Amino acid sequence: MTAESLLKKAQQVCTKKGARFTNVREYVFLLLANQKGAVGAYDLLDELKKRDPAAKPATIYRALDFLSKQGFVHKIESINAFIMCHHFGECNHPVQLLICDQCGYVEEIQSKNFDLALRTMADANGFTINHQIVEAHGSCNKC
Amino acid sequence: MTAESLLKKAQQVCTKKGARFTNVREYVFLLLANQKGAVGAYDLLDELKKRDPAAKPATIYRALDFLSKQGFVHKIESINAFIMCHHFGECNHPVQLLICDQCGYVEEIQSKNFDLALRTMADANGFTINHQIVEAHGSCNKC
DNA sequence: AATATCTAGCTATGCTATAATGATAGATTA
DNA sequence: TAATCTATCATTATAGCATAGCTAGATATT
Repeated sequence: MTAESLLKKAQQVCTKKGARFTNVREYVFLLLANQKGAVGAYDLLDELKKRDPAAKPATIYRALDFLSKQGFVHKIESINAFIMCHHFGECNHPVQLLICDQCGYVEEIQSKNFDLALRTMADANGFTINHQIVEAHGSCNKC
Repeated sequence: MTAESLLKKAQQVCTKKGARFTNVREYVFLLLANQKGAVGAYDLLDELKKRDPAAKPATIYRALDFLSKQGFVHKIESINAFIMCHHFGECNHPVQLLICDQCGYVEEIQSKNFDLALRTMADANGFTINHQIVEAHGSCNKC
């Protein structure tokens, strides 16, 4: 999926929901879409500054907030980085991430069963889950 | 399990492994053992400073590194906090955490099945897992 | 005792993220 | 059109989290 086609899809989603896909948001979206792996907020900021030298941390974080809320982007808690979701709109299950610590490649999985297993386990312990983080670190095929 | 008995157990583990359970490490261990929920590194630092006013961030982080390596403590990636493990030594499976966002209570689960499910899924994607983070946020029984 | 290794002290710095306030632009309504 | 409302964005400052690099001292090993 190219960055351009992802962008189009995102634009459609926003139009449908009445969400405002502003310049900054689009630009940060494209920065993320053109990255292979995960990126830190301040790396994104550096990129953004090339176009808009006045950009500040808040600029990026606001954009990332928006993109996360739309489901376009996932935050990876264990490495404080962000990554484009290539399946937004198709499926809303919580996500499991496989992170290669050698090359930085991140594989995104959406397993309904896995989600269910976690919920069941939580339920057995009297917990109700709002949000879940599943991040597995290791080595990918190539590494 | 009281803080004292946890400490004794930890001392035994260290003796067995030939790991040096120094003053600072013991003290930070006790600080964590006396906490109900998770604590931030800088909160621990404030506590440590009461005994040792010269303590610095590195002091805490080095102690936490040690305690983590021994399996005495878990880091909660999604909230940048640390929590005592009450089962160290008994069982070495990766851990799943249920975190109540209302009261801060954290339930630690060690499900072999869950671990296996994740590994199987990773394997199917050509990944080998070294370390896994499973953190579910929500509400506990009481909240 | 000599050596190697681990631990700790110390300073500095870097990275991540949010708070608070005010300005601006676009949509809505009278 | 004008008034108003709301979301977005700019700007500054600060909070919070974590590590690097160097030195000195303590402990274990030979």
